[in-house]
Amino acid sequence: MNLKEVLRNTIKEAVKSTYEVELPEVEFQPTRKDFEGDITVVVFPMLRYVKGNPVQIGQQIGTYLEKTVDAVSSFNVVKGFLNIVIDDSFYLDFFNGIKDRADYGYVTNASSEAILVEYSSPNTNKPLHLGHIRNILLGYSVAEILKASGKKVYKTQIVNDRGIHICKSMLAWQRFAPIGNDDKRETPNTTLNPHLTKGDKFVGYYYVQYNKEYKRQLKKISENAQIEFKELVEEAKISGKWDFINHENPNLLRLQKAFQSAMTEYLSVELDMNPSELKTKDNYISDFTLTENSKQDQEILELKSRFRGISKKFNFIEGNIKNLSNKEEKKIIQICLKHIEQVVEIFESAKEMLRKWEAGNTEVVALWKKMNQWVYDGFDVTYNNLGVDFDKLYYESDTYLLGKDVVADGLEKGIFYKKDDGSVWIDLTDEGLDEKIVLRSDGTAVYMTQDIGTAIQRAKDYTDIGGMVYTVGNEQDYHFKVLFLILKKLGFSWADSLYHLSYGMVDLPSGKMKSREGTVVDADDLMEDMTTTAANISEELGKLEGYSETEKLGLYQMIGLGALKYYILKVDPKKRILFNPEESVDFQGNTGPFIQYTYARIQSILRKAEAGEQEFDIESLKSLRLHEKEKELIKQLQLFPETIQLAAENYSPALLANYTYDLVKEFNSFYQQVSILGELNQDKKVLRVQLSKKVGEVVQSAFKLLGIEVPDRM
RNA sequence: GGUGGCAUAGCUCAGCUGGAUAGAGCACCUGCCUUCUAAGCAGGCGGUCCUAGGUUCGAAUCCUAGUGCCAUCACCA
Repeated sequence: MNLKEVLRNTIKEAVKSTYEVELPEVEFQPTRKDFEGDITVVVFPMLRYVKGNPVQIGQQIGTYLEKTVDAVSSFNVVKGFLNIVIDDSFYLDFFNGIKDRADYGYVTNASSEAILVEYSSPNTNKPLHLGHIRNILLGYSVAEILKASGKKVYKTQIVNDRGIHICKSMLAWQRFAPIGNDDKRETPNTTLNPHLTKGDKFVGYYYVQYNKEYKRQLKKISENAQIEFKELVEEAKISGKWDFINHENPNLLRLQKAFQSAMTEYLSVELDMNPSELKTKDNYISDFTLTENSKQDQEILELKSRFRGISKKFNFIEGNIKNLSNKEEKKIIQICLKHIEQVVEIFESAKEMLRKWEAGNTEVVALWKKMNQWVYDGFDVTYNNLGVDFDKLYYESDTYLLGKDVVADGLEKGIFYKKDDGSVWIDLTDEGLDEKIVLRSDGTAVYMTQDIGTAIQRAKDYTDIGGMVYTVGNEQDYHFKVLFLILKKLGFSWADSLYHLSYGMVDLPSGKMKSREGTVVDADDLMEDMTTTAANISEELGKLEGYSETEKLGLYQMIGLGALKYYILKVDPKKRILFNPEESVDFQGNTGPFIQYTYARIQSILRKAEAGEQEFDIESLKSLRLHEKEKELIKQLQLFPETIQLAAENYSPALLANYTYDLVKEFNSFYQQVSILGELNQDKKVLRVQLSKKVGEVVQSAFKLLGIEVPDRM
């Protein structure tokens, strides 16, 4: 039984004996620094059950505790706060009990039910960036924390290896990759571009090439269309016939069609009508037939003119969408872009390639395998540098067809329903959500179908699964709400323990990161920058004499990564992070390197301490007073196990990061105010050495859960 | 427009289930390396906890309304 429980029971006893009432709960808090004491009991909540003066009640309880509980040495009451002073011997006993436990804080007997933690889950058409880094660090850390809290954990990801995105890279490579002396197109191994030898960078480069070509074609269509339009006008002037609405110019037709469908989409969203409904309004196509008396017709007219006005701004030149301040303009231009994409040749070709892939075309599949493998080789390097791993990988190409049977099954059970066009939906309006599609009318799977299938597959693969954690950005909150509800309705036992580890976006000062617009912070580059910064600072301080160059490099990486990881993990997951690459991550104050530094300091002391300084005589120490800083340190150490549990319950590495910072801050204060090796009393000296050692161990344990290593020197 | 999230010092963030005078770091100012690593320590400056109501012994924390920012509401993934 820990001290809090003893106190709680005794306080209830005290109240019962003096006031004859049963207290349901006792509220504790750490005593504030400006009052004497270690633990404070708040008397106010008791007033609901005990009538009287809070100060008097506090006095009575305090007296009772002082008499009954050995660990309580004295107390004082300020207003409604009963401050209890705990005897030094209690802290000494406590420390003596944990000092040799290497796994202090961890719960080691794993529960029988396992939790599966999914994180990273990238697309395979481009390299990892800062956004992925947050995802990966969070997922990895939460997995480690859950493990330490006594859960069995499987780490996994689902690799998004199929779809139009990878086909775009494949197509661009086929078209644009230079051919070498061996008569073959360049590969990451043969490329002459030093930036592309890493496979994911290589494939990402061709994704960019695709987009360049796409924009080129778009621009050309636009220019041609303008010329052709002028020609039509000239012709009309001569012939006098202005009805070229019905011309047959293919370029113009394609564009018109695209804008027309863009407008339809815009109107249907704005008016909350579905497109077919909109089309049945016979007045939809031409303004002339609108009645103008109907309110809705007027609204349509207004929206149409707004759409036309804004879509004129669409100039096809390198998307500056993000610079548009007007929300509506941005929306309309985006819809236009989406529809116009459909009429560009290279997009058609990419879609064709995807069709071939789905049909199992051997050539396409071989290319797909080859390019994905390049990406995986590249990802492995990044994962390795980040120091994270996975127990099992799932590939979307294996799982995207899963789930259809489940949908069919659910349809039979009446959980889903079929619309006239054959698409399958679930009605979640009772839960306050909308209707959601789970199968397209052509019978193909949507994202949701696949996620249902994958979840079930995982539960089959790991029969001991009791829950799953999905590390995915908060932009998908709605998706997971729906997914979990569906799985619950399907009646799976583990469906109650699904958790969406939803985190805020990483924003740059310039706004959101967009890979298509090239405003991303590359993961590899970032790690390298951090290492360089660490190296510069280290060299300036020059404390590493005797280290070889490789040792130094390893240390710089450790510190640079420590800075980056801590910087990201110390923030509450659900909050967004503003990352300013210009100002780079700090190495002082509440940072990873500061904590690593303290660890190195401790190791330095331990190296200097003599071999015999392992055991102290606890009884003789009890006759001496603990230094205030020693006591504070022990108190902070005491919190470690519950902090791990709290971090696990909340899926929040930030709680652990902040705990570690507090511990280390307390230690540095102790270190600078109290002499450790210079202490004359042998027992005290050993106690301080042991205390330092334990702090070092806890720092190391805590940082391990954050995926951060600690150095012996720095 | 509907739904969800966020809003705390100039900046970046803590603040556990409501508790004492709201805390750190960075930046700025003042001290401290002849003794265990100064990536440190000690101190100073800095607050309308977005706004307005409410709940109660007590609200940064809970409730309601409003404001601002972000996300989401596709037979996209």
